[in-house]
Amino acid sequence: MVRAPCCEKMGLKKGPWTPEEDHVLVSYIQQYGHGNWRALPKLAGLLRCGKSCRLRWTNYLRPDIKRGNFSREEEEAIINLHQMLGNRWSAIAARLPGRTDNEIKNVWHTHLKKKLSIKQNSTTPEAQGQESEPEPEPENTSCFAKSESFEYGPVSPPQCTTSADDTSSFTTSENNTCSANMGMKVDYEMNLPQADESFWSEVLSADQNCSNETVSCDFDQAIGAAADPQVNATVEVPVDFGFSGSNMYDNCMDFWYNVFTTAGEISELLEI
DNA sequence: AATGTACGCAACCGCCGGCCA
DNA sequence: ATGGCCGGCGGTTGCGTACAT
Repeated sequence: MVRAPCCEKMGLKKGPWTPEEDHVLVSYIQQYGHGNWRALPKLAGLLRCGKSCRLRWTNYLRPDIKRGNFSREEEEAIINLHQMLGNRWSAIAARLPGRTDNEIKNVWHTHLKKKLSIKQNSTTPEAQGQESEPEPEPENTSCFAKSESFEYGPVSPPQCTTSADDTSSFTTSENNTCSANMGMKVDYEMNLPQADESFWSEVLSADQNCSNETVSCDFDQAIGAAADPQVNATVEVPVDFGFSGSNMYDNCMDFWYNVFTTAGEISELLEI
């Protein structure tokens, strides 16, 4: 079965899309939807092949696409998911709301692959005696150290929810005070040992900036839910935990990944 | 300032599998 | 059962821009 290339037809435009073309495509899809991609360009009056239209829509024009740089948490998610899923970009994208497989693929090839190899080299016994790590070590590596890059912004809406296949959520209370959460990142990168119930209190007791009474985590519930994707997991992030402001979402994501990845449960969460 | 090089990203290409006549 | 259409996917390309020399 031989198929003609989709854009072989003369007269069909290739290359970058113009704002006018974008407008035509968006207007048409908003009005009529995209029932048949092959028929769409003709009906919409575009000199493009259906495939090109579909790509432009799914990778760029779709309204639910999240633009802008990938957050640290998203990058970590990609790295974790790639370890488990390999180059199944669409499967990875399905777990990162608002991100396209193409975008994730690009980020992987341009940033993360490099980043990961540097990291791995730096952790090998041969490399440990060398100064191969380009990224400077954070000055304060305490578990909840404050970072200058974090702003003490206004309090975000009290509900901060994130999900992976809708299996987990985080709730923060109102009137949080914000302290940066760089420590959790540092912890994660330092390959924490398997976490148990005493993990977070141990973390906290090592940090003078926090007191044990300000942080708690329903760890049993988190692990249990991670093992069973059908069960909603709620991890309580207490008032004084230090999440608020413009970074609340990121901080909650940080929290989420530390809970699950350090527990070694993410693969179960993803049903792999 | 000019040139060369590296990088990032949007878009293309070809293959594959599902669906349907 | 077969062949064609279609959408989805992953790999790759090529252009524009930033950075280095």
